[in-house]
Amino acid sequence: MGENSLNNSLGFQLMKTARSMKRAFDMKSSQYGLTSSQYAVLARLWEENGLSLSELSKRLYFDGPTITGIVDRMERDRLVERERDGEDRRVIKIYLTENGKKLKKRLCALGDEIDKKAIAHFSEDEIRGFKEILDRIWINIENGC
Amino acid sequence: MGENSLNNSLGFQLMKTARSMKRAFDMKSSQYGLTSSQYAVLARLWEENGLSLSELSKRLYFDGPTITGIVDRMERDRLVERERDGEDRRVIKIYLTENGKKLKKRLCALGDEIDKKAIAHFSEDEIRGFKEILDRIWINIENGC
DNA sequence: TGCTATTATTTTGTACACTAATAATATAAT
DNA sequence: ATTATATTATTAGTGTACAAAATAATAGCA
Repeated sequence: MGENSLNNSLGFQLMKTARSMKRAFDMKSSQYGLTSSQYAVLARLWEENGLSLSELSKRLYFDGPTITGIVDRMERDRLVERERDGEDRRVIKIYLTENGKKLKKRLCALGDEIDKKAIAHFSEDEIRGFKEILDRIWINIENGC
Repeated sequence: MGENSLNNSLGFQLMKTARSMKRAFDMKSSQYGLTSSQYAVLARLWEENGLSLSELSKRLYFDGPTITGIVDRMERDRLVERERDGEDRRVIKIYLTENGKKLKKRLCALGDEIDKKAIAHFSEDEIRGFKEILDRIWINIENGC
């Protein structure tokens, strides 16, 4: 619309900032040999070990092929293991290895560190309000107007 | 930190919502044969035709190799053309083709449509405040605390 | 002039992310 | 029970993104 359309575009601004945080996390997490997406999978499994691929997909909002690829690389790096379900042979459940379990403390600390840096000098109200709007935008896009 | 670490993680929430908007844009823009990233390049060139690759990179916050790849595909699809600069032969400037110019109206309208859907039922104050915080987060991450 | 440093772009290699198509299994309808 | 439908996971193909290294052109200096 205006002169500066791209810098006024919400989608562009959002992606720019999200990528910036992702990059910051990835730079630090590479010392542990994993990425922000792999961290997301680990974080879910720390809360509930043995989720299936489709459950991970639903809860992380990654699509099927993306999860397959991420878990492929995590299995290669001995962070998780695939195991076929006995009740429903279509389902593959993902379990943490000892290696994957051990990383919990350090990676949670890293996630907190990046988040804290992002919201430095913000009031509690600002943060709460921001997260709430973020969620409402997501709902608006996913569920139509 | 808490029980639900991932859903409280700002970085994760931000990426989830940004991806959602990007996906919404890409689904619609595919009918014109281009992606949200290619749209970003076009949008910049509509404002200032003949920017160099490094200028595009700086203004779009994409790194060098990313811009090279995007422009490669756009050149293949006859949306832009590369032309080496006469003054400094290291520099490559990017110019819109007639085809690339023609798409302006429809793609700007599409960008506006997605943005409007995202902020449906929001007050002006909410939107202004949200964009301001988004910008401050970016500054916090890029410039350190 | 010749050497060195800098800048611009590309190449290489890895990791997402999405669409479309496929294979295997499970469930429902007839 | 058999056919039709739905679900789960994978594969193939395209397009970002990023880091690190390579290449090319220019600029600055001894």
